[in-house]
Amino acid sequence: MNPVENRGVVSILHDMMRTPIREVLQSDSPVPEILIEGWVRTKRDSKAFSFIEVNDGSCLSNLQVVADATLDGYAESVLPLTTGASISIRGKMVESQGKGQKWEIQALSVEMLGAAEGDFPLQKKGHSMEFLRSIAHLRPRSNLFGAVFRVRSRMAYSIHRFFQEQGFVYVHTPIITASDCEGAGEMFRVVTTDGEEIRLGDEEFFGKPSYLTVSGQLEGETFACALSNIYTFGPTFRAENSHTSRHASEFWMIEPEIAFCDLSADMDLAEAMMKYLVADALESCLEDLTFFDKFIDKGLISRLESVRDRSFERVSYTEAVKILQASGEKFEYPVEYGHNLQSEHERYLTETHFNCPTTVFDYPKEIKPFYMRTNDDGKTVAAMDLLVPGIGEIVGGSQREERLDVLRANMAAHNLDEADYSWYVDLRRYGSVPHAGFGLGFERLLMFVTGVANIRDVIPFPRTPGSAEF
RNA sequence: UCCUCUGUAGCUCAGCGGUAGAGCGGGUGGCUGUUAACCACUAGGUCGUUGGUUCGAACCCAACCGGAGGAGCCA
Repeated sequence: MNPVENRGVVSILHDMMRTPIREVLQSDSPVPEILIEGWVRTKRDSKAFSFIEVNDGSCLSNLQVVADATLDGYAESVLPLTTGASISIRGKMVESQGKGQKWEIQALSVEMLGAAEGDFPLQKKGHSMEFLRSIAHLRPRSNLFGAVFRVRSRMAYSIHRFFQEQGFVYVHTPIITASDCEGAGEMFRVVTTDGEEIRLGDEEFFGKPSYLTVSGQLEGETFACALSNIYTFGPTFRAENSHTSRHASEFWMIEPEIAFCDLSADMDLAEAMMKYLVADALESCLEDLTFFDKFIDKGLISRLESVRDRSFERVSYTEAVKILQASGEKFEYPVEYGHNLQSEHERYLTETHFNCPTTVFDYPKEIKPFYMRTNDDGKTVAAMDLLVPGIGEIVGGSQREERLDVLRANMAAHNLDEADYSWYVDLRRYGSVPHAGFGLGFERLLMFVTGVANIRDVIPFPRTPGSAEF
């Protein structure tokens, strides 16, 4: 037996110490003796025994422990247990006599590891999302947030698996950057301090102004022009003063970059990736998704199934404008060629007209950044946005301008100083190739997969304007 | 940055000019193979802050502070 292949972390832990509740509940036969450790979700006492609901975060379900009043230490270790306390239970797993669960633990010993004081804020009943955000250090102990962060972990793994299976190389693009403008929004400045004094100018740590990255794309392109297919997956930062449920100042982004690739293949990849991730969530996180479907977003699972099974729609920006203008719909903002699609327009396309994820491509040149490839019509660029119902834009990508002269002209048109991008221009001077890529907002993917409506509730410790708690 | 809504017990909320309420959670006791358990008792609040109107303000008005939703920008 190959120890690496056949012994995951879970079974190593199993041998050494506790059994995760996830494994316990999957058992198909009773177990004579087992060690369970976790946190008390609720306890119901009677004269002769107590029922303790234990959760260890390994899955959504709790494990019911029956502790007889005759147990050694019952008065010290069982009676004082309140919601939130941590405990260690040795016992035997037997078929439950009650309804509601297949297995339960008949405790042989119970040890309270840490009591929870009486003001433990999490209860069994409904809390508002706003309150839970204010206790971000404790909210992972709730059903909802436990589920969200298990799905987050799985989706991160699944993203790596997708790209690795496709032969992509994972590249760590820098988090601190000195490119003074990447065209993707307001940036956070990186400075050093001496007490209160901020060091600028000659004292600047890097010798010039530096910032937190807003995108790893440009650096990613340099690696694609060497390793062919690469992806990045890391944190990005935007200092935009946005107050919406879809924006955070710190968020994670996945940015593949593919050499020898055009926009059409780029769109194929984005759609295949979405389907792969949704299919994996449905397969690997079904218990958690079922919980979201029931309590957060009714219809979530059938919507995800249709994303997995049905093909996406694809329309050019020009066609999309025609569809919107012909819709007879009363929009707050008029639909006009040459303007960005508004949220309401995107919603109409994905939620009413097509009722499925939709990729819009070939946008007018004027509303897109300098690095996007100019199409033969001279008016549009090879850009694409993948829009999904309920969220809007989840993926934004393009074929990059690989022609040196056209790129230079575009940079001039955007008032960019070529000297700041000499390394980027070099890619077009030495063995330039057609290439394309896109960015996927990881939190937006999670909102889509979980049905959670606010980006602050799919990232462990959200950073938004005016708020960087914890 | 703009527009809208909101702030009462630890939590979720009711009260909307006349002596601060409920449910949950906490504590105490009881009862039951219980499972958002149940029953009884109990503790817990300068009604976001400041100012104003009024005989009287949680309630009406203003400003400020916090929270949320939407727009723009984007991922």
